[in-house]
Amino acid sequence: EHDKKAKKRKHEYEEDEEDELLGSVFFFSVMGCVLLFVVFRWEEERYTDGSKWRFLEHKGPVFAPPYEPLPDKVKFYYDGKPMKLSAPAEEVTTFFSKMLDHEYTTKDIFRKNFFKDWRKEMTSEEKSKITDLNKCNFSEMSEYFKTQSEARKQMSKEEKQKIKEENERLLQEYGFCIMDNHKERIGNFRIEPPGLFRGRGDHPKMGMLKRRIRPEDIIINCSKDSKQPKPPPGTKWKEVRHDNKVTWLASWTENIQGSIKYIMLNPSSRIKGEKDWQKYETARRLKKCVDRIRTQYRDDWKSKEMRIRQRAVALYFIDKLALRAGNEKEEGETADTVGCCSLRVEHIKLYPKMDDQEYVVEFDFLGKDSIRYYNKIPVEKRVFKNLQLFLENKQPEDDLFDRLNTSILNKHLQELMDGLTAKVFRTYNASITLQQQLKELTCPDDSVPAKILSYNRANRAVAILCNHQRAPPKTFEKSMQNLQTKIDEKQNQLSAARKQLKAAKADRKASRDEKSKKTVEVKRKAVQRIEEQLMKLQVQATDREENKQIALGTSKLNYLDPRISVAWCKKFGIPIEKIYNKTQREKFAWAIDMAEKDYEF
DNA sequence: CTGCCGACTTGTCGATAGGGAG
DNA sequence: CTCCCTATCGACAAGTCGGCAG
Repeated sequence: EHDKKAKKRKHEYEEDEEDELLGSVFFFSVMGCVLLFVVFRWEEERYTDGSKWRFLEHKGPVFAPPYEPLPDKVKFYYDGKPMKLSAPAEEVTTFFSKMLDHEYTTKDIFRKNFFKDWRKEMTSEEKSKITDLNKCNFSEMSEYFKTQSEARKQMSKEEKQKIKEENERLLQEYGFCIMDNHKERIGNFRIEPPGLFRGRGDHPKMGMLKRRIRPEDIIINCSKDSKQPKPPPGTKWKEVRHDNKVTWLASWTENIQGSIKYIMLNPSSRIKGEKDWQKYETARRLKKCVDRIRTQYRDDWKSKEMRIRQRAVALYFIDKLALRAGNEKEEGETADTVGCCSLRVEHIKLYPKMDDQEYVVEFDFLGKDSIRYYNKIPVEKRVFKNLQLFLENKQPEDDLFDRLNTSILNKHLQELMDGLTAKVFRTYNASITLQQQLKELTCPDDSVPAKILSYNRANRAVAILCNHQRAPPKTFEKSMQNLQTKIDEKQNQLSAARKQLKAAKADRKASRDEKSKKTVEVKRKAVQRIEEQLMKLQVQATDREENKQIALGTSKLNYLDPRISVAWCKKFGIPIEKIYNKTQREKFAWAIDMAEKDYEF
């Protein structure tokens, strides 16, 4: 009954945006029996007026511990002479000295930004004395921190246990909130401590001081009828508001980019889970009309209007290559990275012929997080001709799509399908690829580890599509070697076990007694077990090798409809724990509950 | 239309907990 | 039980996208 109910509700969710309201527990009386229905959270009411909750209560954020001045024996030297710094100036030097081992502290921009911000924290006296970063010697401080972290590692079990308990206490007190009728885990209830901003890639602001956040910087969001969080003694919140049109519990403005940071709920929460579900439903709606959209953009390649041609070619890239939309960015504020709409002439090369292929486009640019996207793909002639046209009379630093931006593109997409935006294509193509690859790669007769290898390969296909690369782990070669050693050992074990089996068989032939018969059985089992272990190790080695430069996590967490994986597990009898770890199972609880083995994305 | 803001998702990476081998 | 190693998790950065004012 419950399944039926769940399916019905699923149906309603997918087909009908106007949903009736339900409570969390139902009582039905059938033939004198009282039946109780527990309704899962993701099947509960959703608000239709844009509000996200009715009741919200929490304890506010946890602040970074205050600065502890260095012991007097640890000295900072300027121009070879020891110098005692004021606490604010000293704190900033500790950030720098902790980073001394990193290459980026040698970079000009980093040093320049750091020095500029450091000087702002100095007293006027310090300011007039300290004028050259190169004359600063932080090595004693650096040594001190290294010793400290060594000491932390050497702490006794009891001390470590104490710290753990304290963390647990903090988690219990501040890590949860009540939203509507549920206790929910908060994602990041700790305020980021001050430090030096690093940024990714070639960031113009690297080295700047990320300042300490105080209660006076924090806006609290909770419901009027809740017990409001108390600021630390002697302080005040910047503001307490009661805005139930948003999901965050607290926010503050960060000083590097001037952007707002939020405290929000954990992915396991109702509010995040529902949104996630919705995202995949939008992608599934795209599945239904993607053919039509593809026909249309191919048609648009022939348009009389330049802007339409550009739009159509960009959309083709977004669809075929799973590129990101590519918003414009303020120059000099962030690293120079691009997405589809912000591609520049210098980022592509056209080859009318390359090897045995025609109309090849070579992409080479830095995308999100300054991860390089490099790809050579043959495109259709019409796309190629259009690209040549777009490139005419342009400089390398000019925009490839000068008549297009993400806002124009998304407005167009919105007209093609309700809720359609550029990023939906990434979700759609990722999920459909997983489903199709799983179909292709899974052999029903394979062992469980072999099936999991197939799953990872399907996952890998998606990660490659989305360009989720990673730097090979520093210990990669070594751990590969270790694994190989293990495999070799297993192989030796196996041949030894086989020899023993053979001997046992011979013995049985000779003596024909019960005992020798038993020995044969035991030895046979041993061989079998070792064979299995060997196979497992070999599969593991293959998997790891293929995964060297590819990160599976991001696509698994953000792009793959979890119901595909759940259905696959059910279909092939794979325990879900083999695919999703604990955190992931919590995040995807909605999918685990609702997907059957015949689920189709 | 443009720039900016606000909210929310997506992304990488390093620290570390805890599981398994010896 | 200890040590080693890796999977996991949190930190925090960097995207997307919609809305609004001028």
